[in-house]
Amino acid sequence: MNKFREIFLDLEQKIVAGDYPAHSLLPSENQLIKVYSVSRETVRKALNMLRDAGYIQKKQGKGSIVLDLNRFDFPISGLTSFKELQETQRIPSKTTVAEIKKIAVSPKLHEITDWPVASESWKLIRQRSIDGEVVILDKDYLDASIIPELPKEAAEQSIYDYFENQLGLDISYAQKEITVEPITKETRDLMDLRPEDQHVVIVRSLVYLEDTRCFEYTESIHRLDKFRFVDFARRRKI
Amino acid sequence: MNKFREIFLDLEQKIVAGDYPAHSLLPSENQLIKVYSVSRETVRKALNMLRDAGYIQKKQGKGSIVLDLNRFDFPISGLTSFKELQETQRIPSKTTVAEIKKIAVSPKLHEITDWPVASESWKLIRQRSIDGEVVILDKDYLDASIIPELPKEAAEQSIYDYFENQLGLDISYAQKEITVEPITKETRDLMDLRPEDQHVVIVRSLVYLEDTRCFEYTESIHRLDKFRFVDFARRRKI
DNA sequence: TAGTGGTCTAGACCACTAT
DNA sequence: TAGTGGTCTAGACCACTAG
Repeated sequence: MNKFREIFLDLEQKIVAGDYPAHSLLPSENQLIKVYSVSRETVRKALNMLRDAGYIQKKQGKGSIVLDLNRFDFPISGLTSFKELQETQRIPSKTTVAEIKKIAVSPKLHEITDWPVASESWKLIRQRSIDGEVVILDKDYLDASIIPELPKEAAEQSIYDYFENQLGLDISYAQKEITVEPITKETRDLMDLRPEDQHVVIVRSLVYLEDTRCFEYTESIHRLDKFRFVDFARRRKI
Repeated sequence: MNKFREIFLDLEQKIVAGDYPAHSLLPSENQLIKVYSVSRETVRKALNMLRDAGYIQKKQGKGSIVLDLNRFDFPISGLTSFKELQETQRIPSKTTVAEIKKIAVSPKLHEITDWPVASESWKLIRQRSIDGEVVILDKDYLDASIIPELPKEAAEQSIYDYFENQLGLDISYAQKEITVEPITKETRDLMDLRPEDQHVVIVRSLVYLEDTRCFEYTESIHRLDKFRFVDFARRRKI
């Protein structure tokens, strides 16, 4: 285990537990050097991770200020799957696999993913229910040359957990797009939409591995009233 | 100017210009050390900035792979204002100031921003037109103890440019929330909505300075068909 | 095996904040 | 002035990739 990751986890846990409350200061870098018996760069790497995750704000001459996590709830930033989201949010929910099969890559899917036309891919459609209503519909397309097998049980749990912990894939980054679009007939059939609903939110994602191969294309379709996206963003100044 | 920032800018410009096309490799860290006459840590800092901005993917034993910027267009990640967005996207647009005045902080606004009740704040409402239609409505609330003056001209251009370059404020980070909500009467009056429109996208943001003071609360209201949010996200693995 | 990026160290100098 | 974080260096060892 990396030292800087251990320090990050330890400080994160202490912040979440309230040992370092909002607006207080973390121990200084020089103190942390002694506490963890590491060099300053290692401490700084851990602190920069905390900063990037939105836990602290560093200030020259002052120290590392703990930010307030409870405005807007805490941001679920970055790349997180539905299953992980549910767990951190503690919303009771249910996943039903509506379709799971291998298909040949169509020209349209090739356009999006750059996978060879007619090569094999998985098509997976899952219904996500909250309070007994299907309010999210996830359509996943997976490169079958990277994911040869896709057990139904994995799809009912978290496919990301299966990819990372069973297949040992290194998921690295994603490009996402959020739009609002009219409801198609197929969508209406698979979701519990109300008669007055005319639109749904669609989150399209291309997900890549560490080696830059694109292995997944997802369309996540949300009922308007159940959609909420929160983010923590640092200003990109150049 | 920092060395690592200069290196970042130089490499970014070369990537955007196509000197290092997608899927190619950047020069190795050891080569960059010689090119820029700096230490390895300085080169690595610049490369990590490029990685975080979504330009490259680093791979141990291989090198820094340039990513493909033109899938989904290039992500406008992070914290960027409407004006900056327009400029990078080259969409012709117009901003009209509908309201600009000082108000006392209400209990409701205090709830959100934590500014003292009855202290002074600016209320700014701006209409954003594309092709002659008001498709975005921006409501800004600004802490008047941080922004004492707010010229109409600044509001018509970019308030962020005014804050950073005229007032010398250091904008640091923001918490954002995206939801879809029913249209209020006031919104319908100020925007060019179609009779069939029942909902709008609302992007709520709390924006903070380097010293962790919250100086702005914004509600940005978008017509459904004109809303699009793109993001580049790295998987947060702990 | 040579070259790549990943981690870590020890030390230096600087800019900023408090008092 | 003492202490803080910001930048930068020079060097070490490791894990991974490729020929």
